[in-house]
Amino acid sequence: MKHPGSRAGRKQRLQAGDKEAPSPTMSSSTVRTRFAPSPTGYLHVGGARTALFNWLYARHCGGAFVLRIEDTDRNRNIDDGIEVILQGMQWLGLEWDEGPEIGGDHGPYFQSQRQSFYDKHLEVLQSKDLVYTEENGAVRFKSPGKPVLVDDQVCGRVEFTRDEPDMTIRRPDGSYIFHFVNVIDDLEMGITHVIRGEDHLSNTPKHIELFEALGQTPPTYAHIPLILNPDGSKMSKRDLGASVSDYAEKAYLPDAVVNYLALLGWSPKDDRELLALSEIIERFDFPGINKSNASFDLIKLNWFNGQRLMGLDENAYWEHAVAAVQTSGMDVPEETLRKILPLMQTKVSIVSELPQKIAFLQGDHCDLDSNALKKLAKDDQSNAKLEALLQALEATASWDEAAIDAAIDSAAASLEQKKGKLMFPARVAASGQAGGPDLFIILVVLGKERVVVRFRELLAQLGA
RNA sequence: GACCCGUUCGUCCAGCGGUUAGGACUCCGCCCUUUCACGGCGGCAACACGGGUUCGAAUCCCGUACGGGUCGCCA
Repeated sequence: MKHPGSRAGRKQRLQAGDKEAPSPTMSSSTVRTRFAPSPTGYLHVGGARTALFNWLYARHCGGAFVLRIEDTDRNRNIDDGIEVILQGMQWLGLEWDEGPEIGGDHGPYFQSQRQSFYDKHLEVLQSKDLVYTEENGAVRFKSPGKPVLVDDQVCGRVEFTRDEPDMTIRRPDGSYIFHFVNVIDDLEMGITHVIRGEDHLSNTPKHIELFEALGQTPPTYAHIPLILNPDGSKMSKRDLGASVSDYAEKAYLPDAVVNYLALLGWSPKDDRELLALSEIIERFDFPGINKSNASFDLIKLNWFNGQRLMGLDENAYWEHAVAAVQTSGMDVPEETLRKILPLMQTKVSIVSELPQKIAFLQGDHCDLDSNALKKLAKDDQSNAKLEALLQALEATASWDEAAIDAAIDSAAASLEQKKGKLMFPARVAASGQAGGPDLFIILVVLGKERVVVRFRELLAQLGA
């Protein structure tokens, strides 16, 4: 598969100073960060969070965020793998200033197309006698073997002794190894700040050795904590919520996901959590990043989503909600949705919960929730209430909110009960559920006939 | 195994030598409310352990334990 975009238009989004950016001596102070995923066919939340932090830092500094695809033909590359990554990034709103589809002055942005850069720098190392070739043709880098200090923006100063075997940088078939291409690309692309997962901290000495062997100053490093499963295990592909595309499919709001992800390992240091993107950008910086791994909590993400949902204006919410109902294939008239959906804005945290919650609007009958039934059973007056309600409702000539209200009032009066005490049984009878939209609207929307049928069915079920 | 990083309520995040250890999610209770929610108020719940240093440690140092990571001709 040919990679699209790398030859695409050179959209220059950056201001002065950028043109010289390849100079690794960093004469320019423009911050340049990058996210460098492999096209594995899905965007992991951990990767998304890494991308987010890079993006945030670039935006915070007014620098550039580069997207580079590490597709050095591996078995891990799959068809459409790149598309999924790009879509995930776009969905989250992490727009890149240079990279696939938009190009830039430091391309190509696919490692598979950068062989000449690697060859060039290998020659430099060869000329300095810093590499050697084994019998089979593999090339190794001669480690100086001296201790290397990593001055990490998150982990602090970490010293490594260097007694590992010399790393291989090129295979016998001429292809290059990760550590080498990663360093060369960062160098050639003028990356000033490498923000990546903590799993790379131990690799960093190798990278620093390479930069120094090439006579270059290494970038600034910041190794961020990892995201783990709730049980503390490493989050992998199949784990719940591991893939960004899941969130898009379940109709989460990107803002909510971004807000949640930003707070996983980073803190603005006050007690606020619901933050606008602009606020996050403004406050994001290395001192706010903590060092310990975090575990992913879907429940809390849902809360963030619920908060964002409530913050949506009428129209935005409606479009979002109705789309979720439509994709579910429900058969409910729009007129009904117009009445019901707005009432659900504060009652769901994700719009994809909607279809299940309003399923009772479909058909003549409804499923009875077992918890609702249990609550009903606790009240020995449930039957009497339902019967009184049924009688009053049946006797109603017109069918609107006022009439229904009056009917419930009269039923309450006949039993000498407060109206509120009758509303729960009525709700269960009509919708089968303990919670939901406003009772009066439910009854209006359902229509008298279905309501009567459902009341009778519940009464029968209760063995009245 | 060697090396590296980490360890505050179940979870996320504050705290950076003196606090009744704070906020958020979850859960529970109360209030508001004709119902359901929203909202408000309150509650349960934590400094891994052992030594130091100090008048005084969640905060600094050293161990131990536990968790994670890296040691590839994967990225």
